Amino acid sequence: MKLDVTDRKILKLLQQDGRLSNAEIAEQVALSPSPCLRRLRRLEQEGIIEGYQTQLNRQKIDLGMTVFVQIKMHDHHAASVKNFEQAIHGMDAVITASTVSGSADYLLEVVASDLEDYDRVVSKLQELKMVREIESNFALRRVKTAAPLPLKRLSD
Amino acid sequence: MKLDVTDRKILKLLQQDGRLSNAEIAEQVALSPSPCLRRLRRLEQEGIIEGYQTQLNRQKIDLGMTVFVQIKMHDHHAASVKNFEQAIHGMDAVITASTVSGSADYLLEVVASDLEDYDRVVSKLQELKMVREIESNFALRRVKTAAPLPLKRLSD
DNA sequence: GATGAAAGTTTCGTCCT
DNA sequence: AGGACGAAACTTTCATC
Repeated sequence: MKLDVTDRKILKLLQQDGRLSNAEIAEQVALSPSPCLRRLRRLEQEGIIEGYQTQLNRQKIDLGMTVFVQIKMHDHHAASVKNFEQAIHGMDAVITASTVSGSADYLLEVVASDLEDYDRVVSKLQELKMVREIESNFALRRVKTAAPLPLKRLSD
Repeated sequence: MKLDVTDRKILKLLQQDGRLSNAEIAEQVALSPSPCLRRLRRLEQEGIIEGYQTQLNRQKIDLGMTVFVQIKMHDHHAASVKNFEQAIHGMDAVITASTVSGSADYLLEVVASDLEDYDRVVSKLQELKMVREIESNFALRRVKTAAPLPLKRLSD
């Protein structure tokens, strides 16, 4: 599915402010509200827009600690993978998780209030039998946070 | 600043859908629109809500490749740190960056269309004189993506 | 794609409890 | 604090060009 310059402008604006009204978007992309809304709905229906989210300040909701956790598994049998990923989905302190290339199998991003809180998360991970090794890398300072995805400027 | 149960309900709802209208939020937290809007504005003004964002499908905007990049620096002099972080801010393929504990100094999340595109990013990083070592870990599959932050259920 | 009209919502200030 | 009212703005659909 193709995105023209106007679509990309709309997406760029919405990444910066997900609550922009259609009227405001229309004005900024130099369209009248009707066609602008048609584009917006199309972007939503095609799944290009997956959803709208609210960014919270982690410090202020007492989740000031972010830890990147590398997990190595004992094996990669289907059952182990399934059980591990199920466990991950059930742990709400784990906010992102990916399988990765390299020496680790999974990279998780975990939030916690403090070390004690974090320790509880690690303990849960250690209890999982398919987990062989856990390495915790604490985020000391966030240099860049949730920057917008760069939309290519080319090709109409 | 204290968050009561209603505040947390509002934040939970808004994390799930950042475009909820005040009227909809009010209904779901069993408040009338007026006090609900007052709470929302307070959450925004106190900085607990940092902003509203739109989630895009990376595949569909041709950014299907995500790479976690660990960077080791030659030194940690103020000038090196400043220049490096400035460079990071200027690279829009780098969507998140943190300093981390452990053997690496920085952990970056980089998006790209494909390997060729990613290679351009790495080349730019390699050109930075304060960078000593770069390790790329490719995200093979995302198991959990941008899950909402877990708000404690306790303490009114 | 633009425009305009009309009905329904939403926001937000004000006033009341 | 929460709730109610009202004015202005916004959304959305529809018909039309």
